[in-house]
Amino acid sequence: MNQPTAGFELPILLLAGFRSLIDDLHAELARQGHPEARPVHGFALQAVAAGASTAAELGRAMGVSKQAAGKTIERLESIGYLSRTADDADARRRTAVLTDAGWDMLRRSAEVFDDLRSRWQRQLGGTRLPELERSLREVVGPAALRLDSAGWFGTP
Amino acid sequence: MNQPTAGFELPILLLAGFRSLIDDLHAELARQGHPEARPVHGFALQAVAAGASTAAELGRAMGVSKQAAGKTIERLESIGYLSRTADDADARRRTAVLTDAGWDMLRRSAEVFDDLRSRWQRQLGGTRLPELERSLREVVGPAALRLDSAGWFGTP
DNA sequence: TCGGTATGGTCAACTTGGTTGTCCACTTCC
DNA sequence: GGAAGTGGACAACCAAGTTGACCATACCGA
Repeated sequence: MNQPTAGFELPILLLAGFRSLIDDLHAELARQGHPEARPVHGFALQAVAAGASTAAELGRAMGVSKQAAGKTIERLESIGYLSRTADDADARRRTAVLTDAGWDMLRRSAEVFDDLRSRWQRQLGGTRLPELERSLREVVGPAALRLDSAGWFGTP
Repeated sequence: MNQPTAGFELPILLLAGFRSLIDDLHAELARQGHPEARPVHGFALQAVAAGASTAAELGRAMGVSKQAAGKTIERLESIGYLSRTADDADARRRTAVLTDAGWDMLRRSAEVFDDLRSRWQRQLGGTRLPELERSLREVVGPAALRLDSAGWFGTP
């Protein structure tokens, strides 16, 4: 019981926590009319909403190639979360904007995440959750809020 | 500053923490002679070492289909981390065992994770890291130590 | 003991998300 | 006005996942 915690537990706990949130989110989103939503879509949509409205910009924001970002945008367009229009000022650009369904998905995601956080808060009690968040913020640094961690599990 | 922490920060922080550990691990593994290692390989290898020595067993352990597990085993075999032999008692089975390189990779991974945990410990000070671990253990439940969270980012 | 069922492994076809490399159209800047 | 940079797209490929089908073997019960 008092043996030192093994280092390999830490990544497993972090992943398990992340995954539990994401799984619960998508189960709830499916229930609320977004069965097509995938984790990577939420991240990308968030980035587009935050201003990364072209494939090249989205690629930079998510740390992937512009081609990969272009594919993701295509996919989000085909699901109906994004639509693209020509740019008057720059004929090369095709500007992506969120559709109503896109905004709805993002708004519901935020609500569900708030609910899930409340559940953790209730479960842990006191100030343990804010302390957990503060510790994580401290070790991951200010780069944490970047969204460039979406789909990188297999490749370099 | 005192506004309530938004729920969507929590998954981002957890993912950022996980990713920072995994990125650092693989940078160090590459330096120590394992440039081919991928995150998913470590998980699979760990599962094989823990007794999931056939494709079907590995599939169950990692929560993927036996076909996917079979492909992973093939991949690990081609890199040189696993080798497969016939099973005397059951002619259907092809039992996978870790090669020396496989054990080396696993051992080094454990060491690097220990180092990384020490770095976090130093950075946070006091009992904040054990508290973080305890909180996570509490919210994710006993299922946490299962390895079935490897490569599920895009698909249902 | 034998026949039905369960299990392990593999093949094939497909999907998703990623990669490079190439190319063209358009902007920007000197 | 031309060189350099940027946005987008196409092609070919890779890794890991999925289902479905199939075969060989093992297990078990009437």
